[in-house]
Amino acid sequence: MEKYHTVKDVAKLAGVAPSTVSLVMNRSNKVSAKTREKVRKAVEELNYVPNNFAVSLRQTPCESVAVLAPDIQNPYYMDIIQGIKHKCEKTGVRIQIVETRYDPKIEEAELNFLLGLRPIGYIFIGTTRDEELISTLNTEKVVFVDKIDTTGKIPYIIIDNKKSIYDATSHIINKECKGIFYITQQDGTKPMLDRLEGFKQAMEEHGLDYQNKIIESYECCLNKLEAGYNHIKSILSHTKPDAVITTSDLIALGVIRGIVDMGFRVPEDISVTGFDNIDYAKYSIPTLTTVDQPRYQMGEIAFSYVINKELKINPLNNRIVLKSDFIIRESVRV
Amino acid sequence: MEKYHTVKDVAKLAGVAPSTVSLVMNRSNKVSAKTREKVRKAVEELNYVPNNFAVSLRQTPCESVAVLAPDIQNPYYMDIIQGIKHKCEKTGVRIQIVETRYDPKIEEAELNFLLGLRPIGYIFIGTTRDEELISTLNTEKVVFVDKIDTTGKIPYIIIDNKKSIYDATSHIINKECKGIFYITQQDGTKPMLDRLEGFKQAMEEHGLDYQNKIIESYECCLNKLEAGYNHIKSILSHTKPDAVITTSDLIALGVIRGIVDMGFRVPEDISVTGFDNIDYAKYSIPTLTTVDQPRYQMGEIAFSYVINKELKINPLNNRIVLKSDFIIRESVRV
DNA sequence: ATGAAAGCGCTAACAT
DNA sequence: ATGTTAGCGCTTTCAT
Repeated sequence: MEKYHTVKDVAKLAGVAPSTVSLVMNRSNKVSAKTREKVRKAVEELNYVPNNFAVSLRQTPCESVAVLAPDIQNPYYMDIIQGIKHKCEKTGVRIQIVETRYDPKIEEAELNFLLGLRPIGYIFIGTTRDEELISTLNTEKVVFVDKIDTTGKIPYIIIDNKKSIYDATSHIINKECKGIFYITQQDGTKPMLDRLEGFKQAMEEHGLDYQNKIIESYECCLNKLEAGYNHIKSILSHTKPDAVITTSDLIALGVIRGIVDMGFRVPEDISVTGFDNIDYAKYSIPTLTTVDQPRYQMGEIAFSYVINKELKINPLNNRIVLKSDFIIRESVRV
Repeated sequence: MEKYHTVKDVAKLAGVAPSTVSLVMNRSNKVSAKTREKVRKAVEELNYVPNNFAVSLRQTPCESVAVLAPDIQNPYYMDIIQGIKHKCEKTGVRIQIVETRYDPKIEEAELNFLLGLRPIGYIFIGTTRDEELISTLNTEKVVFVDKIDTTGKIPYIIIDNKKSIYDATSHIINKECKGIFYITQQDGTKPMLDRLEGFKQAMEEHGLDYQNKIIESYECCLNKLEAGYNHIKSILSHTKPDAVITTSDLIALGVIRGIVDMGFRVPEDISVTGFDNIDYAKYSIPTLTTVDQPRYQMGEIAFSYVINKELKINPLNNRIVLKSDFIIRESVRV
């Protein structure tokens, strides 16, 4: 493996001082056209690219934003990240994305890696469970997305999860569906608890029973399609629900396939709702009734708060609640 | 913004030398239990995390693999990346992922960023057009995935794209479909040209006409669902194909929705095939007939070649062609 | 077992 | 306009 070239190599080849090379690389207008050309030639000849670690070490804090998400294969999280990314590109800030796969061990390791990068801000999306880890951070530079802060120090961007599911459930109930199952990922986060509460409340208010109708599943964290598929098949082997409410579009898509495979129709026999409103939700067959989370916007706002020190959230009310629409499409009976 | 702590801070607080702190952080067995404890306490108290840039600067080459992909929102690319990631985790190598969005400008900038990271290897997935850029790399450390090297220097991992589409098309033709449309992303890569050739050859061999039946679309690069949807609607506004062959599962899913929205059925009226076999392909309605690319495996193999210097590909035949199965599901007429 | 000192590659401050 | 020098934070000899 050959050695990489350094400023010194370039400087020597061009017959100038290392600092001149640096000037050419960074603010070439400070250098005479002639020297600039010499240096350019040397850079070209050696294929010189500055060592990023040396550069970043010298000019801390480096302009980067750290993003931690549970599962970047899930389009929901990826859409939020694209929102952040878009803002990053506009402002010339780099983005460093890491994935925890809902594993606290990985989460800790990855957070440590991010800390070592000295980013100007941290955006935690979703699941991060370990509050202690976060307590080690300078909280001025942290924002949560789809995650609640219990310490009152960290701003978070969220939708009203309880109300979203409450509304969805109420809608379903009003469509004469009484036997309603609920399938959710068991990731231990507050938003998921809130959603569950919303479901229970709607059911209770209509005097409906939800005993044995709630499935909280670990499998629904990372293998949503498959888990949704398997859960509904297992349900259908002993009973036929009128509707299934899920907490993810991907779970819903797996559920729909399972229903069809068991010989039923969606929504004629069974209504299904998703959550998130991923891009595909309006293309699926049937199109998916779901709760829209403004994913892209969540990412953009998160970025603004992490970058912009002026944007302070009231410490007594340190959250931004975004509007989440219940979008009625074909997968629910009319 | 508070300053980050350094080794010196920790050393001072613990009453030891910086080098001792370093020892504790890296090979704590070299240090007496007592000092180790003192240092641990100081680290804890200051929430000290080493500056990654300083560490990496000191101990080059840092163990990381650079991955460049056109679109990490596309599950096809993300699956390949997960294959790489899996191997990275096993070997303790970091992965640095960047996205080009099919934009040569971004590609160049991101490649430069990656170069500055001094990774032990580079994996280029998909679209990278600029051969010149790559010529600046030490080719021993580069592998292509789903991309062909014309210089003969760089190993690449690929499926037989021409044959894959040839087989798919032939299958469709044999099912009595004669009016066959072809919708593909126009990303200017060799694999896409190969696929198109495969399509043409199959059509020609059966004496079928493909004039005005081939849609090469830029929109199909980044907005596959929407582009597929729009293209088929536009086709259906003037003619009704027997079948549509696409070069991406996402395009196919958009096409299917478009067909249904125009009042036709898949596959009864129109057969549709995808490409890649993304996870969702076996859950969609109808399930998707498609060409399976062993995405995860492609990522794993790429990693092995980039890391393992012993794994040399014959310079006269520097490619690994993986098996790609044509998977027949519901979206094609039987 | 621990400390002192050098240096990774770069840039910024200062000098010319 | 360009060169000299110092030092970012860390690890690694080399002493002790």
